[in-house]
Parts: sequence; structure tokens; C-alpha cells
Amino acid sequence: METKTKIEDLPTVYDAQSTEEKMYKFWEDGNYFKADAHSNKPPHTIVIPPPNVTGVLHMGHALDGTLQDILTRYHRMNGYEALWLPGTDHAGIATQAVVEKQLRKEGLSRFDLGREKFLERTWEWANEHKSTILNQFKRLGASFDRSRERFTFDKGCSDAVKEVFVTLYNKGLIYKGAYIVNWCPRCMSAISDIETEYETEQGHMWEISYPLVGEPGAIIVDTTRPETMFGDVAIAVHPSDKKYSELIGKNVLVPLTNRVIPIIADEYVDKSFGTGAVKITPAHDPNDYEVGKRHNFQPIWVIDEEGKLKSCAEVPLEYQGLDRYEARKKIVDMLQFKGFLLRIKDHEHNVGKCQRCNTTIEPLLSEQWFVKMGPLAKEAIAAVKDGRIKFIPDRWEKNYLGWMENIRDWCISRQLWWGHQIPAYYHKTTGEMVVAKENPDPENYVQDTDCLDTWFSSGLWPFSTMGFPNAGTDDFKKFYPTTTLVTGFDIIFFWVARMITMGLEFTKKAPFSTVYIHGLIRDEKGQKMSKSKGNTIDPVEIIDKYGCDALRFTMTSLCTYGGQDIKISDERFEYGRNFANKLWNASRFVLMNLEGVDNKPIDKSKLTLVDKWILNQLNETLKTVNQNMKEFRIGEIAHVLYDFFRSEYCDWYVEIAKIQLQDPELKLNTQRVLKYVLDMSLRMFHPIMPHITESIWQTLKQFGLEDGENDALIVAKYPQYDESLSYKNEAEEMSQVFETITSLRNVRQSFNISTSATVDVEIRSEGRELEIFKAIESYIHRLAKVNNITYADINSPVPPKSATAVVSASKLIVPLADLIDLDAEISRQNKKLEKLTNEKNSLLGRMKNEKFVANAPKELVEQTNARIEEIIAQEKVITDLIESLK
RNA sequence: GGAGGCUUAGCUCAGUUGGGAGAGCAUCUGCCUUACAAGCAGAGGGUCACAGGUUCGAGUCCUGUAGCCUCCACCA
Repeated sequence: METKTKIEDLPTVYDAQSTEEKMYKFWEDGNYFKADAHSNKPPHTIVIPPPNVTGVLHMGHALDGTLQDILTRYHRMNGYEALWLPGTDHAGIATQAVVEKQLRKEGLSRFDLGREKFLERTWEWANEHKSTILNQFKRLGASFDRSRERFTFDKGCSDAVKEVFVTLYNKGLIYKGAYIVNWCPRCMSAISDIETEYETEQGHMWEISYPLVGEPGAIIVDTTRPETMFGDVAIAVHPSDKKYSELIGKNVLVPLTNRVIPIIADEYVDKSFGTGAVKITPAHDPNDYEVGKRHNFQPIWVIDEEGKLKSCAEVPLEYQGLDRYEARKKIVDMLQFKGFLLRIKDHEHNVGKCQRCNTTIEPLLSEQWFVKMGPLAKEAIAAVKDGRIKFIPDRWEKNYLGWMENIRDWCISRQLWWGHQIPAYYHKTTGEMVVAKENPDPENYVQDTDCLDTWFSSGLWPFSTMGFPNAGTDDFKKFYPTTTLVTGFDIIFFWVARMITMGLEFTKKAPFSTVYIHGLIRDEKGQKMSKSKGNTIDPVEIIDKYGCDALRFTMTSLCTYGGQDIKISDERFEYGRNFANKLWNASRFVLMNLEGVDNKPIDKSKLTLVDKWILNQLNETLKTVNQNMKEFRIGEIAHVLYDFFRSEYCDWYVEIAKIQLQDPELKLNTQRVLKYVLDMSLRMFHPIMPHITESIWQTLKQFGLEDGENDALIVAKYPQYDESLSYKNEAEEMSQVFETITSLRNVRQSFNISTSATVDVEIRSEGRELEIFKAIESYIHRLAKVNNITYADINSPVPPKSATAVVSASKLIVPLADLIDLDAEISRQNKKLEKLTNEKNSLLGRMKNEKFVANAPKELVEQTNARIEEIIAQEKVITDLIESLK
């Protein structure tokens, strides 16, 4: 920033919009976000959880992005080569769905276009939209390196996918086979187990009678899905179920059709559930499939990929082509009509739903590709157990391990077009399959039509973005493995777990050392935000209304160490906006008062009590902030900084500095302290509130900074604890100042002394307390609006018609002439006395306890004793005072 | 069925190795005290869900109970 800012032109209300735009451009123009793979600084790497290319910024991104930016900016200021790598995810199902919806409006389906044209169109759409969300991240102040932006479907990531697929296949860790999968009839694709969500539904249980063949009688089964009955291959009972032991081996007829199926025995059946007899439909139920396999039954497909009853021999003609629910109704009616239906019971059960479109899943026997997870999980479990990867908060570790230890194979094929097409090729005539990165012979081989699960490519993200499979790239060598992964707990299984397994398998290194898990953003009622519920809050709107730094500060301060979910509403951002304005105005005040200051360090020999106090508090704040940053207690940082800046710097130091600035002896050094503490504060706040702090700092540096930094705050040194600026004793003595001012203000308020009126004070004190009173007279004059201060012997009597502020063992007497209401003053003092006595009694109780004295830390016992004596002394002062008033 | 989280001031929530409870908002009172009314000053308000236990001492650790929430597994 070349031009000097005129302090008097700074607006009295912080203008977030223009400041943020200007500052972000300043950083971009200055190339500050670009990480250098050749620097000798230690690396700090974060890869963004790539948002869907279809997406728009939501509050979850805003929180996640803010936290990543805070970590990146903090480490950048701490001398790290900080890379935050941005990018987007091609989001197979989601993106395809959007484009298909567009097509539907035109009366077309993807099949009308054909695969190639459809992909062209989807690419077009993706290219058009992929900058949208990352540009929105810019509004968040994201200091990510756009020169390294990646897309999970770009050339490099696609090469990585092929490499990984082929390698895993050759190792026998990827296989193709027919298994029951979760099939979404709307998406027309298989989905993985974790993409299936279960919802409790009120349904029915139908009791159906299957007549025995060649003899009277029947076996009765319970089912929730009568429409699958044409696919039945057997009725199963428990081998030890006496009820049915006679029937095992006999045959029954499937009602409504003439097919004969046997009654078999299998341990899978629960004797106590329902009638204790189960129909077995291997093609449409995962458990039945296992039973069927054990007994060598051929599965019978009766429901197709669209959820309709198939046109096949086993399905009677009148049901063929019917939707599964229509068919159910019709079948039930017919069963009833023919007398096979014995009973309908209400039944609550869990129904699998497609996570994306909420369509009821159809378990379907289908040929799909799978990753064999067992062998891969071993190392992924070890890496977390031995601490190579640490979860914060650590309870997620248990969650992760529990899942990993019971891992099941991962269905990775999707019947989609938008995604990484599976690199398997089939010979056109022989059908022979070749798995390879490229088609071995396009004349004679055709590629598998399926695509990979989106998360397959996301799982490679930390290294596919760094040049993998080429481990020799500069970025890979410098920035991999990454440092911290920041995300919400909702994608631990989907994403984090897969990155860990793939990273360990292919790079032999944990892809990150820390997984920082934050809570989810919810609406003010605690519900998940969703477009369909209409309870979303648009972060861009919040930024327009309150400012980006306000959003960041508010969100950050709502983060807890435990990673609790965060409830927000529009109004909550007033907190951040108000604080940003406070920061702005306090800075404006300091800037207005820096005329004539030099760039020399603070003169330590000239520090006043309050100077030393604020330097000490700054130092303590720094210690806490840096420690908390190490522990990812980011919410705590926001609180500590808020308290320091607002309650200590603004409320006390700046107010007292106003007095010192009028003293020619103190003016220069006070300016230096004001400037120094503001400078350090801006640095401390910068990772959380980058724009406002940079903007102020650019103006502040015109006055010269102690360490000579003159570039930009974004790359200024983050301050560290400095032992030479520690003033513990002075900090303690300041409590006398606070108590004095506060209790005098209390007197004023209690006796309705108008703000414009001044009062006099007679101080009765001795020793060190007296010394301090003398040193802080000017503070008392100004901050408590006191005119004359006089002193008298500590034991001299309290004059009538006065109010008294008791500070430690000293009395500050405020003569009030006829203003005083004696009873009011007595009751005021009694109240204080009562409080003290209560405290004393509780402390005395402790001291009477021999075990406390014996076992508690010595320091604590001493402290307790000291406090008791302090209270006794003060009690005496107050009791005497009350006596004299009567 | 298994696991985890939550329960603290009227509201929303903090509370980092156990030493007597804090913030923001709201409330009451007084202030445009020339950095800031998006502000300042003063005040009120809590047997920290309940019941036990460990300890000299528990919001904090252990056990149990209740209510709310979430995840995992899913029996027809």
C-alpha cells in the first residue's frame, strides 16, 4: 500500500465491504497466498475438503474454510511455508443429477444424448460452475493458493485414479463379483453401504400361508415385502424349532403361482420372531442371499433396476412391469381374495434410503466392483493406534477405529456416466477382461461402462493433488504428507478413512498427522440446515450484511474444543460485527494519538504501573493463544483475544493512556506502548479477522514499527511470549486500581450522583496501598470523576454524611453533604459485609478441616489463610464504619 | 441391539490436568464522559438434570436414573 492513509478520514463505523474487497485484492496482487516448493521454511500443508463442483457456499463450508484459513495464516506468520491447496470435487451422482434435470426440462434423457454427448454437456456445465464456489471462498478471505487449484476429475487426478485402481486390482484388492448391493431405483445405480441411510417407517407385516404340497396344511410366514414372493426359493425354519421339525424337507407352493419350493433348516432363523418361518428370496435380500448360497439355490430376480416387477417366467403376467408398491398392493389383494393372507399386523421397521434422493433402496443381487478393505484397514488402524494420525477431539478416534475394525468391502462401481470410468476392458467377442490404465486394443476391446464412486478419487486427494503417481514432483517432496485435515465428523467414514487407507497404501505415509474435527452448523433450533427445510443461512448474505471478519470471528468464538455442533441464527453475527467495529474504533483512537511518535522501542525505564500491567497482560494472552493454537482450541483463542482487547486494552489501558498522553513526561512512551500493543493485537487477531487487521496495520506501520516490519500483516511475525515484558507484581497491584475506580463508580451510582458532578475523596490508607493511591491519583481524578483527593490517618474517624468505598484495608471516603441517605449507605455496607462473611466462613470451614490442611497443596493453604486475614481486616474496617454511621 | 454427545444465569452456550462458576444476548439503573450508542459505566440473576460414590475438596472423576440428540448395525 503506497499511499498514506489520512487518519481523520477513517470512518467512525467500520466499512467491512470496501475494506474486505481492497485487502483481498492487496493480498492477491502481492502473491501472498502462493506457496513456494523451493523455500527452506518448514512446510505446513492443508488440502481443502473439495466442495462439490455443483455446490454453492454454505455455512458448513464457511466454518470449515475459516478454520483452515486460520491455521494457514497462523503458520504463515510463524515462518512456515504455508500451503492451502484449493479444489473441487466432480461429485458423480450430484452433478449428473443436475444435468439430467436440465435435460428433462428439454424433454430429453441422457440416453437420448448418448454417453459422449452427455459427458460433453456435463463438462461444459462443470467448467461453468467450478469457479463459483471457490470464488465464494474468496469472500471468506481464504488465503489459498489458486495457482495449485485442482479438480478430482482433471487429468492428474484421473491418472492417479487409474494408477490406484490397476495396482489394487493386480494385488487382488479390487475384485468384481455378484453380490447384494444397495440399489437406488431412481439414481439407477448401486450405492455403498454408507450412502444408505435407514429411516424408521410404519409399515405392515403380512402373514401369508404357503400350502404344503401333496398333503393338507400349510406353513405360515411373516413378510414385510410380499411383492418379492415370486423370487422365493425356499421357506426356512430354525433346525431346533420343534414346531416345524416335521415339516423340514417337505415342499410348499408359492401362492399365486404354481412353483414348488422346499422347507429348509437354517440357523439364521430366529425362532422367537414372528411365526419362526421365513421366506428366502436370495436376489432381493442380503440375509436371504447368504442363506440361499449355503443351500445352493439359484437366485430368482423378480424386481428390476427401476424397481418394477420383471417380465420373467416366475412372475405371473398380471404383475409384470408393475412398480414394486403397486405390485405389493395388487398381490396383497389377491392373496386375501384367495385366502392366503391370514393377518395384517402393523409393523415398525427400518427402511434403507438413498442418501442423495431419499428413494427407498432395493437390495439387489448385482455384479459390481469392490475394494477388499480388510487388508487395507490393518495399516489404517495401526496408524491411528500408534499415533501417526491423531484425531482432535480424540473421541472420534474410537468412532473411526470401530468402523475400521468392522469394515466391509466397499462397492465402488456406479452405473453413472459422470465420473472416472472403470479401467477394465472386455474383448468384444471372447469377453476376456483386461484391467489396465489404457485400452490395450480399441479395435477389439470395449471399456467397462461403470464409473467409480466419487469418494474413490477424493480418497486420493492429499497426494493426487501433489503430483502422484510421480513422487518426484517438487510439491510432493515439499508438501506431502500434509499437516492437518480439517473437516466435519459427517465425512469421517466417507472421506477421512479412505484417504488414510489409500495414503498409507500408496505413499507409505499417513496423508496427514492431525485430523481436526469440528461440529456441524445447525439452525437456531438445532436442526440440520437444508434447502428443503428452508432453514439455511447463506454465508454470502451474512458477509454482505455483517462483514466477513464478523462472520469469521463469530463462528470461531462458537467453536468448542469438544467440537459440539453450532447453532446459529442471523442475529448472532452482530457479536462479530460489533466487535469488529470496536477493534476499528480503538485502533482509530490510537492512530489519532500517534502524532510525533518514533519507531524506537518502548523505554522500559519509563513504564508506569498501567503500562507494565498491559504489557504483562499482552504477554499472558500470547502465551495462552499460542498454547491453544497448538491444541486446536480455536474458540478459546477467540475468547481470550476478545477479553484482552476489549476488557483490558480498551476498557482500562486506553482510558488511562488518555491521561498519560496529556503528561509531556509520559506522552512519547505511552504512544509507544499504545502502538506496540495495538500492533501485537492486530497480529494476534489476524488469522481470525484478516481484513480489518491488515487494513489497520497498513496505516499503523506508517508510524514505524519496533521490529521494522513494513511489508504486510499477512506475512508479519506472529508474536511470542517475551519474558522481558513480564510484570507479574505490577499486574497484581493493578487490582487496587480496578477496585478503587469500580467501587467509587459504585458509590456514585448508588447515590445518584450525576455524571457531570464531581466528588471529593478522602483516603485513609497506609503502607504500600497508600503509595499506590498516590501514584494513581490522576486515574482516580479522571476515571471516577473525582475533584480533590486528600489523605488522612487510617484510623481517623469517618465524617458523617459520607459514603465510603472500602478497598482492601483502606477507606475512600466520599463526603456527600445532604445527598447522603444514611440508611442506604448502611445497607450498602452491610451487603458487602455479608458477602465477605460468607466467603470467610466457607474458607474457615476448610481450614478447620485437618485433612485439608494436611493434604491440600501448601500454596493453597497459605493462600486461603492470607485471604481469611484479608477478609478479617476488611470486615473490621466495614464494621467500624457501620458503627460510626449509626 | 451397540457406541457417543448433551443437560450450567430468562435465552444461546463456555468452563484445558478436581481448589468454590463465566461470556454474549436479554433484564434493571445511569450516561451522547470528543475512539466507538455496533458504545460506556454500575447492578441483579445459577443447591452446574437427578441419585449415589471416590476425595480434605466434584460443574470437573466413577456408577446408576431420567430427558433430548447423533452415529453404527439391522431380524423376516
